[in-house]
Amino acid sequence: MSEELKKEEKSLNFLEEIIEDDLKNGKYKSIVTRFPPEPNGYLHIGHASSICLNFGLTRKYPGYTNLRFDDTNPVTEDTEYVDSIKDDIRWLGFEWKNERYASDYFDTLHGYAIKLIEKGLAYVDDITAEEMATLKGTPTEPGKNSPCRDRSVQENLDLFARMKAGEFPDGAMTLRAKIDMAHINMLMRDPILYRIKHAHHHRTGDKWCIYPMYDFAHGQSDSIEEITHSICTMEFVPHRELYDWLIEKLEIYPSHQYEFARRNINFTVTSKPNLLQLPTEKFVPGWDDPRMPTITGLRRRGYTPDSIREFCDRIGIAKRDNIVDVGVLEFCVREHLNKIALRRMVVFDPLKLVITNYPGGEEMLPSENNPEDPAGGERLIPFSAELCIERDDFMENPPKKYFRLAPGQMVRLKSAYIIRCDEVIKDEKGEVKELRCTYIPESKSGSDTSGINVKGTLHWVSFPHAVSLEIREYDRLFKVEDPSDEEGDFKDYLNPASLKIVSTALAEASLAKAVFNERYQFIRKGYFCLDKDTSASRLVFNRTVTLKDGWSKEAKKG
RNA sequence: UGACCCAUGGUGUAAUGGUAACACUACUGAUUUUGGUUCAGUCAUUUAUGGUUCGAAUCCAUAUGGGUCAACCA
Repeated sequence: MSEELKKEEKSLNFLEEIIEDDLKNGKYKSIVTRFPPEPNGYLHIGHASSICLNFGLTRKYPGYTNLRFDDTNPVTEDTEYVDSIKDDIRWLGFEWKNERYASDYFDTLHGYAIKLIEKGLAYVDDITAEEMATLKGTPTEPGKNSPCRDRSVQENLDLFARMKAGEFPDGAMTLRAKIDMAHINMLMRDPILYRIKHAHHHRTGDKWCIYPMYDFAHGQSDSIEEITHSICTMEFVPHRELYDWLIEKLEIYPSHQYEFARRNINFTVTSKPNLLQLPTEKFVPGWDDPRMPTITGLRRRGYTPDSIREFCDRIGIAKRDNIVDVGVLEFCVREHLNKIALRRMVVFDPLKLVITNYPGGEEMLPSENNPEDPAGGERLIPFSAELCIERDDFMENPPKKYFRLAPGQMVRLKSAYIIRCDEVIKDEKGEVKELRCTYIPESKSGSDTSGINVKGTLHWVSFPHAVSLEIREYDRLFKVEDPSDEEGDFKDYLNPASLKIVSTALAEASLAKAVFNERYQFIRKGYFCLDKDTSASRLVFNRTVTLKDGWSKEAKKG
């Protein structure tokens, strides 16, 4: 126990180390973090990492986390996204202290801009975007000053006021910080602070026609909220210099930025422009398609919040580039679902099986709901002479180590009897149509006195009692590990077999009463959940993940 | 041809100058009325070269490799 505790203490990530230091040496008594999404898309598994990090930190240490929407670009942002983001965070199991918007601070930010102008640290520029790009220089060549750089404070104040008043069209002018056009860091070459956009904002409406840029909104919002640890991804490392510069010149609360490497997962994409194309260009029906790496997609797929949190925890955070194997995510969801899923029997590709010596009628057989959970109870499953089993579970000429059904071979039917295959009936094309079997009456589950030992146990359903199901089997969305790293368009690498619809499935009767949010394990097949496309006349199930399959590996070996 | 960031098994993450470890994967075996689960075990790691030091994954230098930066995006 104490050793376990010690281990836990030891494996702090680099941010926890920084925070523990800050707390220990009295820099802060408590910490404040924030999760700062831009409301222009749905949250994905990469965001989950950031959410778990930011909220997790203030769960572990004294303090709290704000949710702040970085809504400084009205052209791309929308309330639809605000709602989905809040929903996803809550579903993941986190609650924010304050819900804030960068747009809440537009007035303050405007004041900050004026302060900078008055200090001679910002100016209004009216050169074109092209000219500005040219004057900016390149990473290896210094830039050149804009002709507008030396305007008087008074002139700048006047021009900025007229920008705000809407006197100029989009793109006509910008407010720029006056730093150093020869700076080695391109972001310090007089970055744009404000631009003109005559656009309707989802929260401020038409109040503004000038909007702050990210660099003039994010750090300032952090400061206003007195965020102690502003955590972002590595691509913002060069921004930190500007972040600090602005805070210093504005003489406001000194928030600090820390960076970690974004988590990448193989066989999917999470970059915003790429992800956006999938639903908008109809490669998938929507953001919540179960193949999408979005939180809402994973949720519909049947992933649990616990499994996603566990995943984020396991993969940790660091600063180096990484591609996490999607197998880890699958491991986490199997681990959780194994504990909570109700076991049910479903035959996907039915093969008729008749018990020739069954007396007729039916009987109800008990079967445990979850062998991992003794408190989970049992249900009754109807058994009759007319059954079906998985077509895959029978082979006329089985290889070695095949434990399933074959002519003359015996298997156990899960929670029922041991049967022997006596006869194979084929149609005119030679396809196996039906199996004739005899059952061993004294081999009944729970009271087996037959003394017979069989290697294989099959799932089955009673044909007259069966319920028909539609099953959607999902596979990885892309057929290559890193689609955006391949030649050409990433969409060329979509997996054409990412969705397979099984419409022949027959389930045990109890599944007619399946409910949303319940997790099921279809024995020997995988984990499934009811999909929202379910209607009164049609039960639709999503396959969350398959069971680990030792046999297919064995079979491949020959 | 610049600056910045990064470099530990196949993958992800630890080890904070003192025996390179944990998890996933893969592979063996045991158990099993799910070829699942569980349990036991095996394989496999410090980018390179110098330096500092009694001692280096850790500190320093150089090289190499990967990533980022020239949006009125965030």
